[in-house]
Amino acid sequence: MLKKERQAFILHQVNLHNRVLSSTLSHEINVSEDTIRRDLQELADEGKIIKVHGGALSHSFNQIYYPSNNVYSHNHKKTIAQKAASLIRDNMFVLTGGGTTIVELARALPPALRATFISGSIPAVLEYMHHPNIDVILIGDKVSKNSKITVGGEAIARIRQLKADLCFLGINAIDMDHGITDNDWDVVQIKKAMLESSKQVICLTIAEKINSVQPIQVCGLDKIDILITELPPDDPMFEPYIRAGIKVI
Amino acid sequence: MLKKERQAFILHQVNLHNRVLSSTLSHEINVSEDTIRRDLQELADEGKIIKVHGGALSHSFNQIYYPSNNVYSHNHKKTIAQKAASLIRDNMFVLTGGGTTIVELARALPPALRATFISGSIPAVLEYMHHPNIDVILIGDKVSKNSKITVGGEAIARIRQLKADLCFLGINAIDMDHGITDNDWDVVQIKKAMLESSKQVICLTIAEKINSVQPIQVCGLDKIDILITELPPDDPMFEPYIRAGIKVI
DNA sequence: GCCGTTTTTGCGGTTTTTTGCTGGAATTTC
DNA sequence: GAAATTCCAGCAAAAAACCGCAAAAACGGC
Repeated sequence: MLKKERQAFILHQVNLHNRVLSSTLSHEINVSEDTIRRDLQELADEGKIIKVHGGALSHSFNQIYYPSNNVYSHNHKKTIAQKAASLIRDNMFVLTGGGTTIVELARALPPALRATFISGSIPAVLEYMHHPNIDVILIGDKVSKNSKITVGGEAIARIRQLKADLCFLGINAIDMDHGITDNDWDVVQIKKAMLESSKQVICLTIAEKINSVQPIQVCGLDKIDILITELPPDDPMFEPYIRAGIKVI
Repeated sequence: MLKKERQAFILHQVNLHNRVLSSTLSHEINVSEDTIRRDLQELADEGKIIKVHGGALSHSFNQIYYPSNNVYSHNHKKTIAQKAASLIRDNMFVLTGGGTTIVELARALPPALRATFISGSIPAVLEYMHHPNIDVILIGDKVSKNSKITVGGEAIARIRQLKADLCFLGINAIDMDHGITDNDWDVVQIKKAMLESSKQVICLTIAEKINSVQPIQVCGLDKIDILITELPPDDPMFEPYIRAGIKVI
């Protein structure tokens, strides 16, 4: 087994189970624990996982328990949410993914709005539920503890049956060459299904993530209709995206 | 269990219950009290909790006085949850409904337990998600804002496809003549489906609701295998139920 | 193919971390 | 004030991490 291959396997295991033990991995892959340790160290250096004594934890594991509420980017996300909310009209069917930006969007919805929101994200649904006039449809399947959304074939099959008016996706990375990319296989599958099942695709992200790349592709730029960040749309950063046919707000 | 993981669990417990006892934690996680004490000390050094003699307090608890809203029945539910949790074995498939008692059950699960929980209740799933070794399957459909569970034909169809080992239902009313009864049509449909899809049906309720009736019937007493309340099982109140073949714990 | 270089991997020995335990000090509780 | 807890310091065993080092594998140029 190649080193890269092995590390990819380890990363997948970490993302899947939120935690791995060096001893277990060494046994599973049939290499010495030292090698596993070195792999974990490298992955940790790249920021992919968090190494701890005895094994490693997924990054999101820490997010669950040690929520570091970065006030700075939180305000960014609020302005993004405001812009996004203004696109929604009464009686629309809206498909949304997960992530903190989407939760912020849920909080920013005007109370008078009447619409149907469809999502597999538990934190997002929790917010939609508090809204007086919104119908909420929850997409069921296995819950990914990492991303707190439901993932799997069942969920994808349900999404495929829909044709929503809008689809809001919080994205982790976007650049001119690779389009939207992400780092969790299962989540990518869900996002793919979502953007195929909607008339309009709206991507939300803080500007920091523009022009960055992650290992797995979600879709090319051609699938995106609107891109929303906290910056004004005339920022020179967006020029290539606008030329590629994306509307920036 | 990894050290970080254990500390995360402790922190979660502290934030959840506002206070923890070293002795309880040591028993729950199955490590020595010294280890717990060292963990608490480290978490306190990081400013995450406040360490006190015998255990630790959450930061918020220290500021606020006693916000003990209805501690009385809350404690009842905790003892019910303890009894219920003791029935679950490793690798079981467990179907659960919604309600505060079920949420309490979710919080009472021992951290070492490995099992698969299936539910349509959003608050319950939120709790299951925090558990390190539990797989969570979410039943999707339209979200009922009242009961915070998913209801509808889609959900029922999914539940029908299952055959779980245990089914835990928090119930609103039970009496000898009408069996289990409830007051929300949609929720009743879900509960009916759930108890049909499980090998064993366990009903959880505070004793107060025993011998009360609600407008819509969920099922007769014959469908119930086990009944759990906060009272000891030899309370005379249970005699007719035991005679009807229900095991009371 | 061949040979030198670099990378990767496993191993032995040492160091560090973690954890439980013991005995005595400190603290709470009645 | 006495009994029961809880805390603490230090120790010991086990596990994990670290540090070279050398064998093995992969690579690259010829």
